[in-house]
Amino acid sequence: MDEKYYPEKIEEKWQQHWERAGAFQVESTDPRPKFYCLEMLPYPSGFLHMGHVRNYSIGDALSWYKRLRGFAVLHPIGWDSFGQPAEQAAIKRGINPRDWTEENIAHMRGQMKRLGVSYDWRREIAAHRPEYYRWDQWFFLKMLERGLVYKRKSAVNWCPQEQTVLSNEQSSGGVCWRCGAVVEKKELEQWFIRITEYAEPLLDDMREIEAGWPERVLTMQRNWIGRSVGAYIDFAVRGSDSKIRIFTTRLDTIYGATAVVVATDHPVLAEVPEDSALRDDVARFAARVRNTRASRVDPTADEEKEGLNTGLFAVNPFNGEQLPVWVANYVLMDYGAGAVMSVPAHDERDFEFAQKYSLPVRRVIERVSHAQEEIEHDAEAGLDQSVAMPHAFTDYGIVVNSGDWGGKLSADASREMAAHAEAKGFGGGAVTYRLRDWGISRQRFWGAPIPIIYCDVCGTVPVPEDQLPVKLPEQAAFTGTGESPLAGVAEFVNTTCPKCDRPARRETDTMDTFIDSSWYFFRYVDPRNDAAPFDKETIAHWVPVDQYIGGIDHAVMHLLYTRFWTKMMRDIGVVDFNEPAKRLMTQGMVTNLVEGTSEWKRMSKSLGNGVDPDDMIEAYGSDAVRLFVLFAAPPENELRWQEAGIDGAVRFLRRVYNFVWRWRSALRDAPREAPSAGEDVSPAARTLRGVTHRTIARVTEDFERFHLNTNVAALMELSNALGEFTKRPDDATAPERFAVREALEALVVMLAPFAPHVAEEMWESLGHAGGLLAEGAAHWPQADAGLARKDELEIPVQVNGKLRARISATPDTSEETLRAAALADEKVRVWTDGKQIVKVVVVPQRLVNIVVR
RNA sequence: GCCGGGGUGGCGAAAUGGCAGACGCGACGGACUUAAAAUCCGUUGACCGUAAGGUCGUGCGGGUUCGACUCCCGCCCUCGGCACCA
Repeated sequence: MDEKYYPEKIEEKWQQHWERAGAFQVESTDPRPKFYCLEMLPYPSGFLHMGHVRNYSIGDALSWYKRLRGFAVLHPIGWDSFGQPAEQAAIKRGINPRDWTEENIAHMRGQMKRLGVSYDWRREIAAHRPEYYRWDQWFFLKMLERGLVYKRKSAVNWCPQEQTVLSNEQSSGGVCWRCGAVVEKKELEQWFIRITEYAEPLLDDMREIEAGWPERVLTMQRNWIGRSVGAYIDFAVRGSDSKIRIFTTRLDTIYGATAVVVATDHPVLAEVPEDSALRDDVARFAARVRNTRASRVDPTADEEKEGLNTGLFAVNPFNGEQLPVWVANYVLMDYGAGAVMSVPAHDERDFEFAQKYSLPVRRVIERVSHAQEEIEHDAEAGLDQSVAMPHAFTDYGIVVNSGDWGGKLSADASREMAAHAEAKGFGGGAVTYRLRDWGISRQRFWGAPIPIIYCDVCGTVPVPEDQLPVKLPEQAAFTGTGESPLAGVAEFVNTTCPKCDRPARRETDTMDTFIDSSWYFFRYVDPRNDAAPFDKETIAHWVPVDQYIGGIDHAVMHLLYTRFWTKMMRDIGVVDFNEPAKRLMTQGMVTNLVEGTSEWKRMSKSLGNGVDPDDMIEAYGSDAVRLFVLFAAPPENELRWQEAGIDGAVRFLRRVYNFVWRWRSALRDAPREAPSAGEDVSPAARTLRGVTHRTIARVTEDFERFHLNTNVAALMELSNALGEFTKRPDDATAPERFAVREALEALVVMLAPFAPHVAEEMWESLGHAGGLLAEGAAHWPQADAGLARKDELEIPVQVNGKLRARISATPDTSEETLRAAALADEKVRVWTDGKQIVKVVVVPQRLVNIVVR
């Protein structure tokens, strides 16, 4: 230990020590209880940013804490190394994506090591290496066997900027998740994963993780899945054999239907007679709607409702009424059945549409409190059921003007009408989802090739398992056009059919990179397995992940996919559980002021408000940067970057360090045993021991609650208490030296999760060899409740809820004594004399409240 | 529009229904120094008061309670998600 705190020296020393000692390596044979701590794996962009630093600091703090408490902690890292930017580099600068990626990984690995994150580096994996993506391909084949993958031509989300397909999750809000370009629609042959088969389990199994996942993530997933309970009803088309199927969640309003409205690409439009002028009108209308959609500026805004009467009629099977069939822009082909019954009286959209085109409005639901009267009134008057309404009445209520169903409550009517429809064969209860199947084909080079061969004789043939991996070629022409660069690599494309041995072609699309990240943390557990993606027994030991930490931005992408993937793996028999992670913590963004504005935005190169972690580590040391990042805000909150705050962290570390330096020799011969009951212990030492044990209790409890910022605060308080212990080391008595040693050792160990390097250095100076983690030692201190208890308490005394005095008492002072002391207090009597005492509330060890009148 | 999170000093924040503002940043004053930096000590929610002390104060309005930042009801603002989803 040097006299002064030199972070760069200490940090290098201990990083080397950890590496040599294999301090963070664990095996599944470890007899200690296991803990799997996982941070989201980074994309190797080339540079760590502050968001990464925050993510890894949180995970590292937890990992250290668990290790010090005697857990075998699995804490791995890897690289989400397939994807767009590598290919962009290839297109723009002619660099090979593989070289670009490997260089970036090498640089970022160096940054992580300088940060001193406690990873088991032997388990490092990268998605772009054949040993990894081989198993992506293997899972693809397993899903194909079970009918969970299929190919179809469909309108896909197309990013015009990146010239590739996006999944629904990746084009949420109508813009590309990566570059923000407005997404277009394009017809393509695509491979899909049937994630919709898992809509129910994805919802149901939320029960298992409710306690450990943030409410808002589950809510976002619930919204995304968009479960909706209702009914299908088939309307016969007049003068034709075809039917229009509609989906509704308000079957109770079906007698109020005054039209059937279909989407612009609905098949029934083919029924419009070819010789009629309407046929052209419909086609023109549909084309116009498509064009408007493609060119609109704000893709999320609602368009004005527009429609056209097709001249067709559909028959309401409940009352035989013939309703005009309209086509309109507000009905979407890819939700429900692509057609709705229009009930203007009870649906806002239908109401707006009916107003515009003067369609009749027929009220069939009344508010429960008025319903009886209304029904009788209508019956007496024999009223026309078309009524003027200022707006749609969308509440549930009592069904009226609806034949035999009149007088029933909405819920009952809906249920009974669905049963009726089913009995009669024209419909029935149904559940629909907003969730769509997961389109995984990408017209890109830098991804896992889809293991499929097309043979003119045998058709679509899966690559046999023993021929995996289908490896990416070394080179390709990167043009940035819409077709996969693989299509231009003859030696990749041309192959032979595994079934008939005749010449055949390989699929040239690659997989969505979200497949790689759906199961990477299973691979960490068994990273070199070349017979299977992982060993089932080893997985059972480590997974589910105990704590997962990452950004909120993946709430409906990665986190939904990985939950699906786990269930899929369960169904193909490679794991035995339903959910990948017991607890999830979503960290807040790291923001910085955008120069010349007063706006706090996420750090980014394009805004010029980025802060380079390397610069910070160089200036202050990794320990101080990490400590500050954890102290400045609770982990879930936004963290506004204010560099001045790091000074506070440095000051704190230096104070502790200096204290250890001053005391280290005096502590060498301090007693190992706590002073016995009879020994004469000074008040200062007693006070210090009290603070020490209260701090241990607090920090331990706050770790369990993930309150890392208050933890740091508690350690600062302990350090302040040490500072108030003013006796010089040479003058301190044996019991005092014991108290100081106890406090310092506790402080140093509890500091390790936040500032591991300097903690190791101080631990060594306090006379311990081999490091904090030597031979799996569990050095986390134990709080002694007796010592933590204060000898003397200040009890606040309130009069009518207002603080008027404090009295001192021991923790075991009885209620009666407290009450008497409070009532006798001079300052209290100023407020109680001459008043009637109504009540005295005494909360032992807490407060006294006297109620007077 | 629907769903979810959040509004506490100059700033980041703390507080199992029990002393609001711990801890830190910044600011101000002082010590040390030729000086500055660093370090150390002190002050720092607002208002009134020389002081002792008092009054107000956790987005707004109500309620429950001996007691509410915390629980309940109704609003306002703000951030995020979804959005013509039938």
